[in-house]
This record gives sequence, structure tokens and C-alpha cells, in this order.
Amino acid sequence: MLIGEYNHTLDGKGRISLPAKFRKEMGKKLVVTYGLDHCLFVFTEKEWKVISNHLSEFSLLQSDNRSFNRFMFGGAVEASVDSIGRILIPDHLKGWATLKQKAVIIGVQNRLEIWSDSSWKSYKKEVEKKADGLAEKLGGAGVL
Amino acid sequence: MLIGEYNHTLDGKGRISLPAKFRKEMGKKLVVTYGLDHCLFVFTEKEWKVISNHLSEFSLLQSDNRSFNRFMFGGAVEASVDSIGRILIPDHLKGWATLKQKAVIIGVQNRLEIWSDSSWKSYKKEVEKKADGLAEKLGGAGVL
DNA sequence: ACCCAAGGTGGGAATAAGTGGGAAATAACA
DNA sequence: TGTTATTTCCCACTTATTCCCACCTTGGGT
Repeated sequence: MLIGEYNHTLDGKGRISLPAKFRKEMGKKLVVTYGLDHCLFVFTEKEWKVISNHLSEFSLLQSDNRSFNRFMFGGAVEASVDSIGRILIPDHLKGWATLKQKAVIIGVQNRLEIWSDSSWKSYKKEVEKKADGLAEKLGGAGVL
Repeated sequence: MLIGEYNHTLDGKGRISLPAKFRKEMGKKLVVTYGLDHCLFVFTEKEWKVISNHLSEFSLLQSDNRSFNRFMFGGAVEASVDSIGRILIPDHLKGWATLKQKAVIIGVQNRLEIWSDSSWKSYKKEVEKKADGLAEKLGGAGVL
């Protein structure tokens, strides 16, 4: 289970180091894709297979599905973790997530997400505003 | 069953010692998350599994669920209890609970809650004000 | 009233993680 | 084919984290 929030830095070559806590679970071969809400998704090879199977079940006859699949598959990139735990983020993905230097890596269950420092801050602020609604949702789900 | 209220201190490195009474029941591996009313929840690994199973039922494709899961999974952290019974509270959680130095740890059924000294005091005051009203409500519901 | 034991707090040293840069290897272009 | 640019691998430095030890305070017993 991937959980937690970490502040990391993209260096001049576009590399970012994975938080040490995630390395073991993520393995050496990852898949990085466009993520929803202008972040990046990072999956293990295994999880990516599961996800891409789900995606390919969507009918190609519907325009929305086609474009969504193009988006997810076309943007996806294999990234191998180097000897000290870093991956390389290609330019088109950096652009999508408006990544400059300061980035935030969060664990969300079965995937990692990479956010630019500034978008994460504002996104989080919005979510925290809704905190009361969240509480009701938890109650409704029988969590608490 | 975890019960009781204890005043403890966060040291310069963000560590706080668990009240000795709780250590046996909590074990060595805990999960700390955002709690309702701006406190922190501390669960045993076992309890966390139950909760995260509930959370993972929310679909990735709906915006509300995504933000909710980012918040809950991203905010959560595994905390291992050190040799003398302390855990480490990361910065983003300290911020959520406005934790400075003086903190209050309370046992609530199957979880612990960590409050900043000042928010706990004011929260408690509010609850005490409402206590009479609450009592009537409970009586009406046949609880007492 | 004193001592002892246990819990809580603080800090230093060893270790690991994160960041940056250089050299070698590969690819691209003239 | 030589030259330049880009990528990949590896090493070194700096900062942060973890582990361990020692002190202080509190509560209980004698």
C-alpha cells in the first residue's frame, strides 16, 4: 500500500528521486502517464497491465473513449529506476504537470502521483475546504 | 479498548512518545492520518487495513473520489514505534493539527487521537457547553 | 523524607537519503 | 567519418533521518 506525501526536486536533467519508502514496492520498471487533474501517475509494471486491460475494454466506437485511450496510452512512458532510485521524466509529461523544480510525490493506494509544488498546494487547499463533506462521506461508507 | 487523556510533548525532531498504557495494544507499526476536526488519527495496521479497504471502493474516474483518496492516502503515513515508544509526525500532519510542542493524546475506542494542546482545550470547552443538551438527546434515544 | 523505578524528554553520532555534477557511452548530424 | 549533442552511468557532497544513550521528572514504596 502506497501512502504518504514527500517533497522532492527535479534536477537539471529532468530526474527525480523516488522516496525511499516507495522503492521496494515499486520495483525497477515503472510506467509514467498523464494523470487526471494535471498530475502524473506512476504505476508498477504489474499495475499498469491491470489498468491498461481495463482501458482496452472501453468500446472504440465511442469518441470519448477513443480520445481517452489515446491520451492514456499515447502519453505513457516506461521509466527505469537508476542505481540510486531516480526516474527520468520526459518533457511532454513535465509540461502536462507544469513541473519546474519543486515537486510533490504522493502515494495513493496502488499508484504514485507527481505534482508540481504549486498545483498541489492549491489543489489541497480546495480539498481541505470540503473537509466537512468528506466527513459525511466517511460516515456513509461506514468507515468511521 | 483505548481510553484516557495524556499530555505529551513533540520534541525538536517531531517525535512524540506514546503513553505507556497504549503501547502494548497499538503494537510497533502504526498509521497516522488526517483526523476529523483537525486532529490526527492513529490506527493499528490492522484497523488501517479495514479503513483502506473501504476507501479503495471509490472509483478513480470520479473527481470527488479522486480528491478524497488523494487526501486520505496521501495524508496517511506509516509510523514505526522506536525502541522507547515514540513515533515521528511528518510536517504535513503537524500542520493539519496545528501541532506546536504541547499535544494531547487521547484514546478513543479503537484509535488514538493527537490534538494540539490549544485546540483540544477549546474543543473540549465547546463540548462541555453542549453536554446538557447532549445528555437529553441520549436519554431521548434510550441510551442512558 | 529519601530512594528507586518507570516514563518522558532531549541531544549527539552513525547511517541513509537526496541532490548535483562529471565522465563515458551512445546517438545524431554534417 | 569526424564532430557535436544527448543520454546514461557512476561518483561525491550535503542534508536529513534513524538509532542510541543519558538526563530529568514523577509517582510509589519503604
